[in-house]
Parts: sequence; C-alpha cells; structure tokens
Amino acid sequence: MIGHNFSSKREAIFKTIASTKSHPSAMWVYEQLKDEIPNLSLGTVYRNIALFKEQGKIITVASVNGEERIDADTSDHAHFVCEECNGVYDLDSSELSPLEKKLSQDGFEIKRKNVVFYGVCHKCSKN
Amino acid sequence: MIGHNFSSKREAIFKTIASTKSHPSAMWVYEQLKDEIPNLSLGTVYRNIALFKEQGKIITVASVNGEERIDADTSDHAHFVCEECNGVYDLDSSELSPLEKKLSQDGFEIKRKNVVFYGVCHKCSKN
DNA sequence: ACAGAAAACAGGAATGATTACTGTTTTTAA
DNA sequence: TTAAAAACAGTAATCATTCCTGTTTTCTGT
Repeated sequence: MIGHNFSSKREAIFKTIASTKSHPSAMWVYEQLKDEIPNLSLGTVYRNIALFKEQGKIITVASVNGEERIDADTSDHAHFVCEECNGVYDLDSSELSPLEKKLSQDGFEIKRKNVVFYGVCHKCSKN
Repeated sequence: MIGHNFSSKREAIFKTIASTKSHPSAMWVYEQLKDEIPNLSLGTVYRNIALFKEQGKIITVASVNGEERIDADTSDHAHFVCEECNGVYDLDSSELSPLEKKLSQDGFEIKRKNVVFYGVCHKCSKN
C-alpha cells in the first residue's frame, strides 16, 4: 500500500509543513530541512507533498510568483496574498455558505474551494 | 508608448478572448486564431495577454492542470472549475462583501480577489 | 532475526507552460 | 516619405514540477 510505510523523511516533511503558518512552497520546506537532513532530495519533498494532498492532509492555497503554496490547515478558511512581501494570511470565510448552498442546489458537487484576496497587507501598507 | 499602437493581431487576440465564455488558456486562443492568421506566434499571444492584464482588460481566473485560464469579464464574480471536463463556469460572489469590509478595516488593501470552487459540474455529475 | 517484496529515496534528466532574445516587419508621427 | 517606436516570428532559455533508474529503507511472513 502506497503511503503507509514509515519514513522518517516523510514525517519530517509533514512536521515542517504542519508547524508553520507561512503557507510554504516546496522549496521552502526543502531549505528548512536540508541542514537537518543533508541528503534530502527536492524530489522527495515534491513526492510527499503530492501524497499529502491525495490523502487530504494538506491543501494548495495559491500560486504566488509561479510557486505553489500549501497549508496543513485544511479547515474551511480563505487567504490573503500580499503582493509586496509575498506573505499569505489566513482569513475566515464563513460568509460563503449561502453561495455554496446555491451551487449544490444547481447540481454542482463542491469538492474544495479556493478563496484568495490579493493586495497589500497591513504591514506593507504602512511603508 | 507601449500598448497603444494599432495591431490587427492584438485586436484579433482580444476579440477571441472577449467573445468566449470558456475562460480560455493562451494555447486555446492561439489555436482558435492560427487558421485565420497562419503566421501568428504563440509568443505574441502570451505577450498580448500579459499586456491586457496590465491594462486591466482581462483577469486570471484559475490555473487548471498547470494552464492559466483568463477572462475578459472583469466584473466582480467567482468561478467554478469542473475537474472532470476542465470547464470553468461563472458564479455570483456578492456574498463576499462583508468579508471584504472587514479586511479593509484591518488595513489590508484588496487589489483583486480570486474565488474558485473546484468539483464536478452539473453536466458531468449526471454521467 | 532473516529474506524476499514493496515502498521510498537520491540524483539527475525530462517536461511543459511561460518568458526572453534577436533580427525583421509593421505602425506611427512629423 | 522616412526615421523612430512598437510589434512581431521564431527560437532559445527559464524554472517549477514531474519522471526515471538504480539504490536504500521499510515491511511482512516465516
């Protein structure tokens, strides 16, 4: 069975993703780990990210500057992408439920949603 | 001044994008036009799409199977991506205004937003 | 504990959408 | 009409991501 074998690298990759709120890219995860695990391969990071997605343990949040950003918080929430610092913030998105109700009435099966606001965050706005 | 010269190819590209509700990819636009304009270059399609985006005449809607999908309807609306037929549908998204109000109160400048639902559309659902 | 079998991995090559470059053609503006 | 500016074709380059091959690690049944 794929994805059920123990692997210390897999665990380290998941812990790195789960322990940050930075909504990281594959490269960021790789760079966080390569001191601790010198022979880690970037391909392994990508392969495990794909596996975690299939397993529903993480989601894709947005593509920022051509890089996919992920999140181990799979609860129902939206995101804000700052186009100055490339930071990604969590937002509540409970307002969307009426729209979702209408969709399912019209025969659309919603499997996941992606609500992203783009702009300048409160920190970068000050400068 | 860049983008203000007349160009029949630019016009054809924009018309192709504006006259469809399919939320096309660059390649789709290229393929629609290459019979009519045999010496059209794919690079020209990409260059003009980038220009239209800068000019605010089109927006990016979603990335479907690694391909960016665009829309000449820049009004405030959301989208539904069917993961079976790769179709993209328009949705109303007026429910989002309370969330946007809260964001601007918190100092976030919203420049654009991207609301995408993923799933199976009503047509594919029947099969 | 041990030996295959299955899964995971490293490292590097391949992919594919998008972008950049260069020489040529078209458009503009005086 | 003519020189400068912009747009273009065609092709090469980029870069995140995926694929491939030989090796290592983990699992499972005995």
